[in-house]
Amino acid sequence: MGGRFATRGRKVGALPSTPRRRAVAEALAAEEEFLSARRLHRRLAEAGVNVGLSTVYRTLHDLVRLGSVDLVRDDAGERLYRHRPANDHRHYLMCRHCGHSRALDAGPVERWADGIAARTGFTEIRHTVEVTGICVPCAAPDRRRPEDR
Amino acid sequence: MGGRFATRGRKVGALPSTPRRRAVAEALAAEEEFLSARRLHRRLAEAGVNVGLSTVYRTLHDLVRLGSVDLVRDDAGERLYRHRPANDHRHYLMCRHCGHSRALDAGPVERWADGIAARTGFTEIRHTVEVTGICVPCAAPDRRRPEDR
DNA sequence: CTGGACATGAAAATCACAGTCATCTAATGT
DNA sequence: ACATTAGATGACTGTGATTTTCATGTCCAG
Repeated sequence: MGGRFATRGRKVGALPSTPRRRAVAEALAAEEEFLSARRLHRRLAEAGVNVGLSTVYRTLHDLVRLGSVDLVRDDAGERLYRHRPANDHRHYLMCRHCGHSRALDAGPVERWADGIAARTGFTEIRHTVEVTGICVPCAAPDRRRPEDR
Repeated sequence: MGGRFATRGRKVGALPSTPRRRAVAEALAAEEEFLSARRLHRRLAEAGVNVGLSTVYRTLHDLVRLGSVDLVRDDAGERLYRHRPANDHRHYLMCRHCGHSRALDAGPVERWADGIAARTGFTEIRHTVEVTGICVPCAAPDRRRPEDR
């Protein structure tokens, strides 16, 4: 399956536009929260899209490299992916219980990070900031959101 | 091997002082850089200390929980450990090439993170900040430090 | 139609790390 | 001293996510 898609409008910095890759990218874009590759794969299967796990991983990997998807790790080190909205937020506050996330204004952090190169001589500075907590609904003893893992 | 060490001066927040655990802790403390559990295990073996990988993992796990060791993840998600010096710095700038690291003054980040709970309603806020780059020696085309992985 | 260039997915391989459990050790009671 | 015993140890096995392999399918150009 699949074919010589590379010649079909592949631009530098773009994903080879095959039906499955598009399906993966769209399924992720349709989600609000961070998803594991496995979970995304399940969603696709449930939606009737038959895609191999390998392809999901490959596509996510590419999407991250292209910068259109954000990658964080949960406590266990598992990778969670989320489509990056247009307004290029890069830092989120994520609930450790239900996975719900919201963007953070990371202005102070960005400014701090930007100054590091100048202060240390290091080059090609990259930074990741991960903030987690327990969201309000999950903190309530009742009405816990399902984890549907 | 090992014995009833628990009664031998175990205080709350201290590691059971067995020879092997001490060996692990000391081997890590002797290192400047972040090390993977595997690598630390190899160092110990090379030094003639025969410790099982399980014990290395267990000890590192405990040390992290006790707060005397810092834990970060490399690009591949592998856990890297480093003895935390007395002056309780929690954020480092690590070289992606050689692993060399230096502490950062993360004051601005800490203050920013501290305010998040109040601003969002989330509880039990935790944050990790990882900053990487290429250090000055590694940026020079010659004289690259060995990676010895 | 044919060949080349990928894409694909099932299965197998990796890999770090977490459990298991029989065994061993040293502190303690006698 | 010696038996007792809580707890440490490590070879081995389990686990679960991610990656690689490889045989096969598909599309496009010539």
